[in-house]
Amino acid sequence: MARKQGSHSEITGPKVKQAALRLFASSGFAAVSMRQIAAEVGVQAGALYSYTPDKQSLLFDLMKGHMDALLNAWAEIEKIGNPEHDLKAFVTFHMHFHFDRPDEVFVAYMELRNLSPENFVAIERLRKAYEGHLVEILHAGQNAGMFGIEDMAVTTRALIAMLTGVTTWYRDDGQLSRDQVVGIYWQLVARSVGMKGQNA
Amino acid sequence: MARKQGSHSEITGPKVKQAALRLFASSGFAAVSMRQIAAEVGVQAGALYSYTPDKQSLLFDLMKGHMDALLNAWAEIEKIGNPEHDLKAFVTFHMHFHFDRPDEVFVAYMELRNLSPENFVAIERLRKAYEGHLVEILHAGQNAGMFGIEDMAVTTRALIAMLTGVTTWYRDDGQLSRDQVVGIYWQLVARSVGMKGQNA
DNA sequence: GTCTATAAGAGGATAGAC
DNA sequence: GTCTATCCTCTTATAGAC
Repeated sequence: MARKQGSHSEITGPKVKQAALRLFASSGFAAVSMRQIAAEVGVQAGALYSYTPDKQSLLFDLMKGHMDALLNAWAEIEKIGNPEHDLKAFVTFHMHFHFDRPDEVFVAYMELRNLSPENFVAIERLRKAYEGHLVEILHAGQNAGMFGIEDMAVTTRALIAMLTGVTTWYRDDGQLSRDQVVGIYWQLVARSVGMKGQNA
Repeated sequence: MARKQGSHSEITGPKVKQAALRLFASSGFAAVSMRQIAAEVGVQAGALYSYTPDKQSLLFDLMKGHMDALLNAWAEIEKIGNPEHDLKAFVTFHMHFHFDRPDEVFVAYMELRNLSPENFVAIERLRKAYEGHLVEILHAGQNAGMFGIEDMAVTTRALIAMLTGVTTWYRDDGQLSRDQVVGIYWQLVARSVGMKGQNA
């Protein structure tokens, strides 16, 4: 028997976040109303404020959670100190993490300007920290004479943009498997940093 | 003497588009109100409707104009049929076009989901046409044995994402000139498609 | 914890005066 | 072509009942 009133805090909390994520990803933060989120969850709009102080916090928590998860997941990946290996590990990790979270990625990249100034600073700091991990690998490869990179910072941003861009077109029901796509991107990355033996 | 009323159609029309572009780029389509646009132009909100039937048309016209300009500008670029030359021409053209129009680019990439379904289809068609020009160059290079590309479609999207991503960080008052950045990206592209003599 | 009701305002778009 | 005034809807967020 469906009841229209009652306590469901354990399940409603996560449902609010999931609904907000889905709607923000598909329509954009500014275009989504609290009423839409509530309807998606199956409660009235007022009930949302038991789980978030306001709409902005909902966005920030999603983005902060995503960036924290990204940094923590990368910290768990095994690095062996060999730049070629670690670069491949980064590419593989980055792509699989993004394949698994298309909505989070979309929101994290598209809604930066809808963050309050303080929240923006916090997210930007995490984004730069992540970027720093790739910079380190490129530096190590350069110092070891394995890579031939003209500009570390520019190359880092170029590669991340390329890798992240996969989320705009990849679909699981398409012609290529995730692993096939990762293989193609890895070849592009390996060549672009000038790794030996990667030329045509 | 400043007058608060009168006819200014020749100048107000363009000013409305410019104001909408600037505001859409910085705050996002959904977050910008017609009243804000009007304030930026220096008229009352009602006056905007002499220049656009509605807010959606304002967005579509900006995006359509941008894509048309992109395709027309590329059509004007000289190609010599040599894939290496033409690929470099594409990279150089794409980056300079994007450097020159940061707001247009931002809106074109971020506001796709705020287009009405019909308008989305129209813009998507133009985007694919542009992508097609790069696909052609890659195919030509592959057939000539100059490039070693695993997947044309994937590589095309990866390269465009990489090149376009420059707009998210490049600033004219930064340490690198536009030409320097183009040089760095060109090396990345040349290597990634497997051009001979581009290895480290 | 969720409901209903409501406050207080901003949203897109239109009408008619000038 | 632009103004003022307005319609009507939707917005975020809160208050108090259950």
